[in-house]
Amino acid sequence: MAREIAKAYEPQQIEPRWAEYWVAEALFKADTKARGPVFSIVIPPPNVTGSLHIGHMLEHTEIDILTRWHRMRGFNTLFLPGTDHAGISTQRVVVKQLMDQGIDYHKLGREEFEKRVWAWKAEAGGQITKQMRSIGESCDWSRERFTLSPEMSRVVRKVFVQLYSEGLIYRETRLVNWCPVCLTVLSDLEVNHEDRQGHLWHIRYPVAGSQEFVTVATTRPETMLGDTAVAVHPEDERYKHLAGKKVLLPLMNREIPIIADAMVDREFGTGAVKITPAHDANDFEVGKRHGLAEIDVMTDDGRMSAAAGDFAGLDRFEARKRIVEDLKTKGLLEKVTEHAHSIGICERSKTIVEPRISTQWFCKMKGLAEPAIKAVREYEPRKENTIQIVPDNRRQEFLNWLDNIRDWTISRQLWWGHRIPAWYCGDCEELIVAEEAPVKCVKCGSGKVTQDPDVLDTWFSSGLWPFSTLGWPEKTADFEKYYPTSLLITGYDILFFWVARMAMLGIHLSGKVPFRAVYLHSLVRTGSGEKMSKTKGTGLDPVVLNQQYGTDAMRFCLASMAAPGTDIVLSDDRLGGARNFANKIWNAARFLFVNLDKFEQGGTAIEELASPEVRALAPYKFKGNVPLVDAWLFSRLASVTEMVNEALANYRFHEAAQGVYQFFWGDFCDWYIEWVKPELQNADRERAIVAWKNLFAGFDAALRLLHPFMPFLTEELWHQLPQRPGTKSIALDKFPVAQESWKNSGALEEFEVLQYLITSVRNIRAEQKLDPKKKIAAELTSKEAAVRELVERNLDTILRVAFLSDLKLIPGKIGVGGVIRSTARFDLRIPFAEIVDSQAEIARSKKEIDGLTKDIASKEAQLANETFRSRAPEKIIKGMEATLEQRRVELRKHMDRVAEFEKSDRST
RNA sequence: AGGCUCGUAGCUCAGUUGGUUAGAGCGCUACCUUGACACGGUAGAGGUCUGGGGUUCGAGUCCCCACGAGCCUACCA
Repeated sequence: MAREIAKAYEPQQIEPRWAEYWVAEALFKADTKARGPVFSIVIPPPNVTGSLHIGHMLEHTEIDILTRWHRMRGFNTLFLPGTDHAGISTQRVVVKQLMDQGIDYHKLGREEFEKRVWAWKAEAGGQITKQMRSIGESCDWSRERFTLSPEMSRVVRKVFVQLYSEGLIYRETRLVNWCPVCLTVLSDLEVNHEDRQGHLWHIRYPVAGSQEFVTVATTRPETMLGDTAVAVHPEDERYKHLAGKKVLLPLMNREIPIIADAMVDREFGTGAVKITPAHDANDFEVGKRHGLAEIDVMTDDGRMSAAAGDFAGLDRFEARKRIVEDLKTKGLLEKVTEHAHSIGICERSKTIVEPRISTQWFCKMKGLAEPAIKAVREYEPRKENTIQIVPDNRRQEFLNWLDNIRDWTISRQLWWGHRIPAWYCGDCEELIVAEEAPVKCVKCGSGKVTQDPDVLDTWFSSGLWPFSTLGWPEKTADFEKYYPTSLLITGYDILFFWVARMAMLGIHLSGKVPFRAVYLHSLVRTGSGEKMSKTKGTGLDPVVLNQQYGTDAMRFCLASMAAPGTDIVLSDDRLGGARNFANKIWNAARFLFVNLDKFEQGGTAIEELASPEVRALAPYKFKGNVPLVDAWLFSRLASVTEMVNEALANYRFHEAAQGVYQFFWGDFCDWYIEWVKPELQNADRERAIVAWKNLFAGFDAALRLLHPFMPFLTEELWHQLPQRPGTKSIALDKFPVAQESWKNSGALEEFEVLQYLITSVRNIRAEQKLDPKKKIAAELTSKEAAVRELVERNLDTILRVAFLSDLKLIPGKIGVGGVIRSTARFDLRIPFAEIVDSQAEIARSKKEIDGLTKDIASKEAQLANETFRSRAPEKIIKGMEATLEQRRVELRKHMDRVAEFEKSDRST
């Protein structure tokens, strides 16, 4: 059969077919009863209404590479996909959509709003999973989960009730982070701190019954309306006489006490601090200590409240301006200075967060954190119930954070999310926390029970993800088989948000760590070093790039740059390089197919190649011996496979990718294919058949090696090669095994000599500007068997360059009158004295002599050093001595040549 | 304020416990359209590893300082 195959790889033509095939055939459905060690991984659920961004692309590529790699090595593999309801961000999206239609979501009411969100989820929710399918992620789609599904809700309610009954969840009134735009409380993690240039306003507070003023310094003058004291340090001589007196709060004309508290920093500002317990965390504490009133002067949307007197109704920033002006006119503004300070920003709305007094639900963290700290701190390979965190510096970050953890605000004033399973009795105010809605109050029997309007922080349900998705708390087959999961791959930006919480909740609830290892991948940044972001317009759209370069190229590119602990800056150049690599593989396959056809036409059956049993015996022998080049290739294959296994086991994706790249392009294409070309034409038919069988076997193995990185291309080509009947996918085929018997250091060394010899000839040709089409004669002295074979076979077409003709092996020393390359293992002479640029040759040799002299001198000095000899390991000394000897031989040859050249130059 | 990371070829980056002439991709130069591939081939140029000091027989690799870039955590008004 003649194979038709496009000249260039066109991923767009090929990818959709396989993406569909993988899903339709359910090839990646996990089977709890299947044999083999377990590899299970759950996806960090992306926002259900989101779409694939470049960060996902990296994350999913890494997950998929490791998943496919494990699967091919015979693991019982589960890759569980799913999505997150993403409370705040999803609600914000829908609220905005409604706003664009002129609809105020408040007016819609809770029930109708929730319907709208579900409708939006139905509409947009398929987007990201569809994209995941199209990029070929090898998930088990039959196990897809959603954090807000009824099943997940049941788990969430159960967990909430349990933690509440254990006293770990409680409700309290305290100062929290409030976003006036999202209209909800935020956890500390959802507040980002930014350094901004602000002002320090020095305001005079008149002391009651005196002409004196106390000047306070503040960055937030608008909060003064809620001041309930002024604090000074108890030992501050400047203010000692004022303690116990009162000041008249300007603009409000309210008398407030001057109190003494050690929290005041005498050095800062004026040494006197206004105390606003309702709007500042420190002041809140001081207020508690001194029994001060808490006056909330703002509303939930960031306006001044009725308690703000004349300023009521003003926006908080407008109020600030007006207050400053008023103070100025009243002569109470002493001065304004520049002041840099850190400001809390809502991670979603980017507005300034208000510290605000509010009653919320919290989760106690100290007790939960301890076992998680233990699990991470005590990590050792294979030690039960410990967690490995990679890279190592993140591990320390993780521990530091958990050591200083504070309680988690888990309630949110949103409508989209898991509603808190708490009910209040309208009559006796009893609080009822239960998995199912109570019909009546458990205390007074009143039927007037209403549910808490708040929902839970999104991260609460995602904190249960690794086990809730596997059927916990039931002891399902999935849970028993796949929990704890083997690995979690996610970004370090959600180390605390998500990883830490899963670790804590997982250990507490399931009794086991939720994952044995966490690999924190890099962030993909823009050229200027920023985190890529769609809102800033700095993001690259992976869907567009996949279309442009091919998904395999994209995957390969990301993998080859994904060095642990370093961020990735993606570029078109780099992507282009990966695309070229895909094309290279494609064209190597074309070469293979052409020859496959030729051999079929020649009457050779190719079916026997389809059997993996035969394949495992590769490389094939010719007259009882593996031909040198085949021995070399399979030796390289064994070490590359080993290297890839080692690299992937340690999350060193870049090493693995670069390793297969070098192997495929550098070894397989540049050397092996070129070498094999004349062999395929070998007059000895048997030799030719062995050559192409090994070519096939080598390519087939390379394809399987490449598959985890480039699934589409390899699947396509694999199907075009003879395969065992009934096998459905390369993804279910075997990953190459680094056969010890393939390793052949002798073949490696011999082949290296040949490579160097050939490179030398090409180099002479290039430097002497010899006509590439013209055959030239050459003489060679060498004791190497491979070199002799090369000469005997006279493979003058190797590497497309007709470089040798009448290559003669001569005994003894090679004369001058030509161009010579010398190494310790061979001398090569191309006797074309008349066209040789002897000056160039002399210059070249002199350069070599310089390098060699320096090197030899430094090695001699080293070796002469007694301390070195006594302290350096034997291996290093021996190696250095051997190299030194070689260098000396090379140096002598170069010096001889220069001398001879100069002599013959003078004589002509 | 504390902690962390980074500074290696023109560009983007690798470089695993310190060990023999520091690597890759892209770019660059010269030559080559040869029946897998110009998204290609061949040959080549190009870094002394930000600067300074130290430890060591030996440092890009460990320590200290400086300069530069970035990240995370943090209640100083």
